Amino acid sequence: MAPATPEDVAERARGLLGRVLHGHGVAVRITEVEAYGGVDDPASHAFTRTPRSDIMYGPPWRLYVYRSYGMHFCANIVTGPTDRAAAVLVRAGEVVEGVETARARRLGVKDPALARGPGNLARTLGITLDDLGTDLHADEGVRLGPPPDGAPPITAGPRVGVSKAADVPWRFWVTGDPTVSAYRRSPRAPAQG
DNA sequence: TAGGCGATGACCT
DNA sequence: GGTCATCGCCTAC
Repeated sequence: MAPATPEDVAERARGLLGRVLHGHGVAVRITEVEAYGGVDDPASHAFTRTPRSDIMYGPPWRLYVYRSYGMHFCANIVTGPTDRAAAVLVRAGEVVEGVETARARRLGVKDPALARGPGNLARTLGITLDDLGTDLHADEGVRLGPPPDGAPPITAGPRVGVSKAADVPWRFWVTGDPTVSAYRRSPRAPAQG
């Protein structure tokens, strides 16, 4: 088996676009993701191996959930290759199932914004730390649908909000999709150079 | 045990 | 488009 490369990681991230993520009565078509390369990506939680990031060193297609800013949950898909501890942050999606439930979870929010932004997406899907480690190929709980027939048009750009490796273009989104979140550079990231 | 910090969201202009 | 609120967790000591 050839050693995994950063290109493998990016390819797996792109492959998630257009797939449907089901969670707790709501399903979204993934429109925006960010790849986190793990062992040699300083922006990744797996860059330093800790009890928290240990799950990314495990088998792929597991859900990695973490809390951000104390109150928001973010949903990641561990993609492997296992020797890289790579994962993909699901940043945005379009609700395709359970719209009523999604609206109830996000009162006062317009449809395209229901799952815009990682925190909002997790909330819309009802994902919490209880879902940490879920096997996405299982029949219950959070699960991932099959790849779409045709690959959607994809645009790449720098990742949002990361303070390290902020210029690596490992954010991928469906070109022109209204549910994609706006780009914002981390206030902690050094000036582009 | 204490401190730093974050892959954010919401609101205001 | 810019600014600020927020707090639990992880890491280091």
